[in-house]
Amino acid sequence: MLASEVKEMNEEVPQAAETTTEAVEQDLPPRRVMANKLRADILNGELPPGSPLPSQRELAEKYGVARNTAAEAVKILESEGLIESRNRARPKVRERRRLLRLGAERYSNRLRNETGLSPFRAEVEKQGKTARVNCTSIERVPAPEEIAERLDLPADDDTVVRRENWYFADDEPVQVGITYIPWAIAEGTVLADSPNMGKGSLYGRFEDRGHRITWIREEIGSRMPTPEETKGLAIPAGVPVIDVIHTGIDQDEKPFEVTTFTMRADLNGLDYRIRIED
Amino acid sequence: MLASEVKEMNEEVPQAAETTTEAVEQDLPPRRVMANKLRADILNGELPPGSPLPSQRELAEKYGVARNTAAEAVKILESEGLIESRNRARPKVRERRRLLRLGAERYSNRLRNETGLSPFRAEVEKQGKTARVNCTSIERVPAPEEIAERLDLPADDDTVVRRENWYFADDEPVQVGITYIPWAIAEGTVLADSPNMGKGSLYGRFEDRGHRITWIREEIGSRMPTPEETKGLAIPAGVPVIDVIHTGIDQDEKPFEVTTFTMRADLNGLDYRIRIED
DNA sequence: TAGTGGTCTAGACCACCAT
DNA sequence: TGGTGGTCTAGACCACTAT
Repeated sequence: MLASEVKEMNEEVPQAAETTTEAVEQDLPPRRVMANKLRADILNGELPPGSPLPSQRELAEKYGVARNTAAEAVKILESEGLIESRNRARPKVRERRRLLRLGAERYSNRLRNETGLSPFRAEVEKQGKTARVNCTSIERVPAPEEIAERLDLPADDDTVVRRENWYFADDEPVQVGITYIPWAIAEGTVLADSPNMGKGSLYGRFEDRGHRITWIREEIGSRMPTPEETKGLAIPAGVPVIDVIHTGIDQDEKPFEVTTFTMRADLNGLDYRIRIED
Repeated sequence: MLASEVKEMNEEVPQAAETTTEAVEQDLPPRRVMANKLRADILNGELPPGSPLPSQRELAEKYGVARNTAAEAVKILESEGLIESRNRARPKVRERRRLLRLGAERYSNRLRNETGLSPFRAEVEKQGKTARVNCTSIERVPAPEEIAERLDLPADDDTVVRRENWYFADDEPVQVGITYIPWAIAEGTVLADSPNMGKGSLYGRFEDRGHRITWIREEIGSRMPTPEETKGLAIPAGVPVIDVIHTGIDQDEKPFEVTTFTMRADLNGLDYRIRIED
């Protein structure tokens, strides 16, 4: 049997999504046809979340292709984030996970002082999960360029404290945050050397130094994870990360802290309520 | 030559990224080793953006593997978003694209009235690009559940106007927005049937009906695109989409409009400046 | 221990891109 | 038109999962 070569996805552009399920299998190569069929089965509930896919050998026979080809079909669905293959076990339809919805209120001064909880902890516990934060390193380093810019550091003194934090929900790693603090602010405080921030957490200490969080800027992007992130956050195939560059700005419009977050997109989301200024 | 089987990425969990470039090629399967080497070459500038990769046949020979295996190595990089293969041409190292940074100011009432520009148009032109928005459909439909919730619609009247808009920058499709407007608000206005919104754009018309945008809620997530989105937005492999559910809320705390955006993550980002309430 | 997914090989045909 | 990427086949070995 010969390989029937095809045009693939080279059509024009716009127009809405079609979810017709059938009639999609025109001239597509076998693995696409197979992927389409499986995808349809998943979306219409034939293969509910958690259920295992047919084995590659079964699929291969059913469609009259080599097992190799069946494996490729499965890989397509994996790259779309629809299924999950742990190690060498039978791939399963991915369960819909509940998201952590991180909002700006988590920086609220009042909330912080009332609950004493860190922003992350407050959010996770609201979801009935157990939060854990691991501070894995505290270093004094020159600020990376994109950090120095946002902190508005003088060119002749770009020393910052770099604090790396790993965030867990129910012992599953969900995000990493790297906080950069100008040396001038951190010097001589727990910010510079202790993982333990004390009452009111990080922002409590900034307040001690005269910086009350008044504005935040959050720059958000998304991309596929690097191999290191894949490993570190145990990110399944087909799941992107959300990048946030967070800048804390005080009552005098001065930035005093930048934190970059990298979060698994299947476990995290953002939720802002913003007042529109006239 | 035999396939040397390996543990792959099954190590433990946390710890920071290592970017050592070398010594990564312990016991990894060939395609991983090849992918690692190519990735390193890309990241260290040996293979600058825009430059073509070696051919699969060259790679296969160089590493003493079947061409098939070389192809798989290349696919790994593609799925990481590092390279781009247009059709059957030689894959190239992906160029860093400049992002559109969409912020909340784009809803500013003052800005809108001064420039007369729609939020998207204002942002794109700020970047020196040409904006185009295509309204591809206007329909009267029952609201999907997640929309009805956010619009706080009564159960017995969930009719909304659904407006689908495609957004282009320099003739490249960059996002799709689907706006839902309660029928009670849209009825008898251009909102219900005309692609042309007139002066002050969409939000101008809402103001005519007594709804002044005062708050917005933006719920943000990210995921891999569906095949339809891949086609419609011409999304390259290895590029996720950013999902935004935007809710417009008026001076009386009433939601009057929900728009879902789906944007290419390599061309779009979000940038919020938010006042922290006490 | 049987069966599964992960991976590799060697050879092949095709449509397309660049020359 | 030659070389490239895209795709498929048929057979193979392995480590691991599930039973």
